[in-house]
Amino acid sequence: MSSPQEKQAYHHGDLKRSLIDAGLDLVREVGIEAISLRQLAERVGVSTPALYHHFRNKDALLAQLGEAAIDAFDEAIASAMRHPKDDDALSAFVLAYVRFARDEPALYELLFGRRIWTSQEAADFQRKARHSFRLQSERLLHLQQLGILPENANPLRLAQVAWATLHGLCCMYNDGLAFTAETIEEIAKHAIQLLRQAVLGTITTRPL
Amino acid sequence: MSSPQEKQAYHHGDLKRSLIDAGLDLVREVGIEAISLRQLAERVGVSTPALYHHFRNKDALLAQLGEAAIDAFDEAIASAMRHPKDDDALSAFVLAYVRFARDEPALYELLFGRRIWTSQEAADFQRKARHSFRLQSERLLHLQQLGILPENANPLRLAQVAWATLHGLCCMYNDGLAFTAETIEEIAKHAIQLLRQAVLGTITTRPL
DNA sequence: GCGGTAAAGTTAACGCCGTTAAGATACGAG
DNA sequence: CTCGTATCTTAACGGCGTTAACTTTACCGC
Repeated sequence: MSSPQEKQAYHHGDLKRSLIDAGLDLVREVGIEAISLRQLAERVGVSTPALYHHFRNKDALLAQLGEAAIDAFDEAIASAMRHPKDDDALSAFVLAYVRFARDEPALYELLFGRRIWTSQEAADFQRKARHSFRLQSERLLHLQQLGILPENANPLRLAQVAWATLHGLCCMYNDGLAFTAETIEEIAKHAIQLLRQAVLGTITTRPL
Repeated sequence: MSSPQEKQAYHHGDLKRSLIDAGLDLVREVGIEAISLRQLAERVGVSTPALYHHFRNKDALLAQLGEAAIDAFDEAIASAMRHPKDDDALSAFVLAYVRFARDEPALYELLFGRRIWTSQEAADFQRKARHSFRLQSERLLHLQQLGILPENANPLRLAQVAWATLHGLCCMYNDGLAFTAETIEEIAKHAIQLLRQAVLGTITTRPL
């Protein structure tokens, strides 16, 4: 009576998976601020309280969406660094980062916004995110072979400043505070150049 | 019968002023996400719809709070640069910026967050904010006497990158993404140093 | 002084929201 | 076949922003 393609009354097969998929779509459409469990339930074709059999509350659902967003982010970065256009790994990373933020503003805000980082339901997300960030930075440091860094250039501090610059750029653009879709890439490149000059400037004997 | 100190039934004297004052307090307490017109009305001792005689809607109220927040921000920066501790104007500015963001996270988020910069009710706020930012940056450029900048260092781009770095740092800290209250100042100083080295690194003939 | 008018306040209500309680239904192990 | 459990339902609560309709107050020209 209940073939998998039927209207599957009552039981939904894999509601949790459907909710996460539809939730990602919905977040992309209306943003993380405006998403509502009622809209999501209606879109999936289920009553609102049904969600509570799969997520403790709204924050727990957002945390799961966040984990999916990490995967999308990692894939965007990895894909860009797999075929770097100008064999410059750092530039490839920065451009991929900025483009992800610009092209997926809702996912970016979900990933890096206050809600998920102050949520008590997002412990798993936070672990996964920190793990991803660590891998990214280690790969960057390795690719850059920053062993040639001058002794007074703390590589941790360098990475923190660089990341803050990228994040600030993306936030300011996504939040409508400054910049345009075109200039943001240019500014990001400028920031890279500045950091490079800063690092080089501390080297006493300068390689040509 | 209605001395100004009486219970002044019905008419409130200067409700708009009271709402803005109480609104700033409330934003500081619960954050810009959680503030509600009903709480605010109750705190001031008035019915909720009364607010609509003074503000078109919630966004318009937030915009007015934002204008007050600009004043607080400007004053914090100006005060720090009036008596710079180590006669280093740039460091004084950066420290004042970071400390304002850290000590008044709600006002900072109101000032620089997406809500007010994508609001249609905040045209006046946005004008005022842009004016303030322009003054700040002009004063900084003047104090720094960046006329000695090398020709390839675009001062606009330099300011944009520096601001993005500051904003990224503050966002990441305030949103719980990274850093601690103590390290954020240290990282900010590190960022200044990096920018200085970058600028100096582009000068062919280096002053001792 | 006085009456009309507009501003400033009220209560009641609508349609959202997240969340919970209580009941109905379907599946799976014995 | 039956019973338990996981899943989904409807109904409801309190809170939100906002609007409508009404009442009270203040002010201003006569």
